[in-house]
Amino acid sequence: MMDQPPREISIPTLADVARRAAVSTATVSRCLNSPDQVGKKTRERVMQAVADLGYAPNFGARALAAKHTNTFGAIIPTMENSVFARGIQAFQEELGRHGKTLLIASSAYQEALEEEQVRALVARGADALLLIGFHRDPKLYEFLKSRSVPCLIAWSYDEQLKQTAIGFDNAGAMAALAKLVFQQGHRHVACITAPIASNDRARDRVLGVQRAMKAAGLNPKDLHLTQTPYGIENGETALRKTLAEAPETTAVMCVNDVLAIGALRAAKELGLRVPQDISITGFDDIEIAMLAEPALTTVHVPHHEMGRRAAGMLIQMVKHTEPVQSVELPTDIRLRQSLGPAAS
Amino acid sequence: MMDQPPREISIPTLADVARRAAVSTATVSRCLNSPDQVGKKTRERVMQAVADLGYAPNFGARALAAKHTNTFGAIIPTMENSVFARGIQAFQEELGRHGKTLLIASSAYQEALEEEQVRALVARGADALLLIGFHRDPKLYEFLKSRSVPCLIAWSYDEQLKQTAIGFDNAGAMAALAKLVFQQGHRHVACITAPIASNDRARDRVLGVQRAMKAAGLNPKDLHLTQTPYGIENGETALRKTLAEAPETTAVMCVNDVLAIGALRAAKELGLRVPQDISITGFDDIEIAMLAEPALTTVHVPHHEMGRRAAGMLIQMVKHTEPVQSVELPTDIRLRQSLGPAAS
DNA sequence: GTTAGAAATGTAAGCGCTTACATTACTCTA
DNA sequence: TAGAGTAATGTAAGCGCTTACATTTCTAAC
Repeated sequence: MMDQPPREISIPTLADVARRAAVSTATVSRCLNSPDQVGKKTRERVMQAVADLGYAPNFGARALAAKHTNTFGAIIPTMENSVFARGIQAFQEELGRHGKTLLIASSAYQEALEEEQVRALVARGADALLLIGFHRDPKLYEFLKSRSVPCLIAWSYDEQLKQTAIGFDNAGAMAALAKLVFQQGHRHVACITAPIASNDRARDRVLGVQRAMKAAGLNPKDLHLTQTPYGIENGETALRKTLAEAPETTAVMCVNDVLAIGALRAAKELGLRVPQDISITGFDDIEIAMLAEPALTTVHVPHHEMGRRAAGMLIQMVKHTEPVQSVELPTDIRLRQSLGPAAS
Repeated sequence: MMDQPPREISIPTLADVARRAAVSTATVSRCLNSPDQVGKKTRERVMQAVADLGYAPNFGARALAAKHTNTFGAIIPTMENSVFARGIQAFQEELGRHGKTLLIASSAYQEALEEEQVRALVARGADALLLIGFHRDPKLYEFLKSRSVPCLIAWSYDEQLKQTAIGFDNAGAMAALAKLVFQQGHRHVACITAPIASNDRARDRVLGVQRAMKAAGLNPKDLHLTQTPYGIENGETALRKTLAEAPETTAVMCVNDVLAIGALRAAKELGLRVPQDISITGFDDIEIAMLAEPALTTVHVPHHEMGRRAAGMLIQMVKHTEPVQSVELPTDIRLRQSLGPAAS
């Protein structure tokens, strides 16, 4: 904090520009922020001075004086999940189109870290926040409210909750997929999931499977569950564990494609044919899903559109005019080779 | 800019905390920034006030007064390329370990946008920048120098250039791979590449192939080149185009795995067996490379390590003590099924 | 040529924080 | 217990910008 060397060359400030253009700092500021309030000749002179000096406004000072930053923040669990990378990319593109800048942070799926980052982004002057999933300490929501920083939840949708959200029906989509699995005659289904304690998307998807079990006349409690962190290798390990604990399993439903790809690989290594010996499904429909051999049956989610529309909603929300409605995006099932009839 | 509604509840400031703890603002500031300079009892009282009020420092004001932000910036071409996502994730983790925050922007491979983002990040007070590849307007480097913002180039390495960098020998690695291709008897090689005009990594990789051609007694000018933007689908199209224009091709070397996966897919669609009818290689060794069928021969690059070490280097660089040396990371070739002997 | 009204510009008061410097309160030593 | 030295705290001057308000300059209708 204290070993900062002095800047060699002093950075031009608004005052420098004003001096060079022989106007007041107020006029320079207006030139930059609302050019039509300034006379044409003056404006040209000022702009020339800006160019000559290579002036760039100091963001901190600007934020301090103006009380808002045109900056939005987003906190995602991890960059390495292409699902978020894709959604955020679209989010950013759309924001850029409206002259907003995006600050991204990733929480590595750790609640405490996310909390810290929310505060950091707010301190940095984020005008609004994009968060993933509902699950978090209510105090955080209060904090945001007290700072009047609007916040949009993405990747989850639940009409019960009052937070504005854009997402899809995780439970419903998974239930629909599970229904197809049961229709293929599977009776011993296992689930490989991300840790459900702090991940409502994963939890809802598991719930979806259980709901479908009930509908199919099975006992939801019989669902074999393996929790594991995100990652292909973890998916591999999880499948091995699942089959060791529940060898009668004929179908494994994974809560995301990455885990499913890992499971697929483990199945191959164990000499099991997919789908003849075991069926495997995913969720998200990332690119690998179609490329895998056999191609993965999964739930397609419109990540890109979600990101794009999230930007629009959040921009509305900072305007504080009429309240913004949550939106539920449709998902659809992509039936591919990794799901087949149960071995008899 | 002007339609900001007033904050409903006023946000606590340093002065509020000071008042509540019955100390001066200086003491509160010290409590937050260098706690050991403050007496124990006072510190506890101040911290209590901070907690009571839910105080969070205003970043803009802090940056304005302190002249540095503990914030680093990174500009990557795209989030959707998992190579960058992985590297940046590691970069961020390491920065976090040192109490630094990361601001990420993506330029969508557009030079003008990148330039804008450099300025935006600097205006935001970034203490240092991570940039990908050397290629950019020299004025930008001057700008950074004039602001004394250190900048590290990643994913490229070239001892000729004076910018500090961490990367690998793109040309050398690709040449090594090409050598193996020629050893398999291939004489008609094509290259599918990202646009080389503004992407020095792609350019160097193509150069590497040509260097190997020379060494193998072939004319580098005979290399068939197809340029295409990033993306699996573009890889598909590019392979079709390549084979239409140069049907004698027996091996296609792609400058990254994503294009190679696309090429692989197109080959399948065209009824070509890989590698019996055509060999295909990639670069990066992303996860799909090993998962593809046939598995992709490619150059393995230590993206994660690069990100991690980049963080360390940049932290050194902002300290302005001794100059930081560029580092070249080793790459190695992963021979897998997509490369085979040339069809006779 | 006036003069009212609009348009352009200037003045100056903060925004919330850090930190050099000044002041006060302690802790020892002899 | 005085005096020196150190630790703890306070004072106040900015950091670079925006913007309400005051002032000046222009436009045009009479």
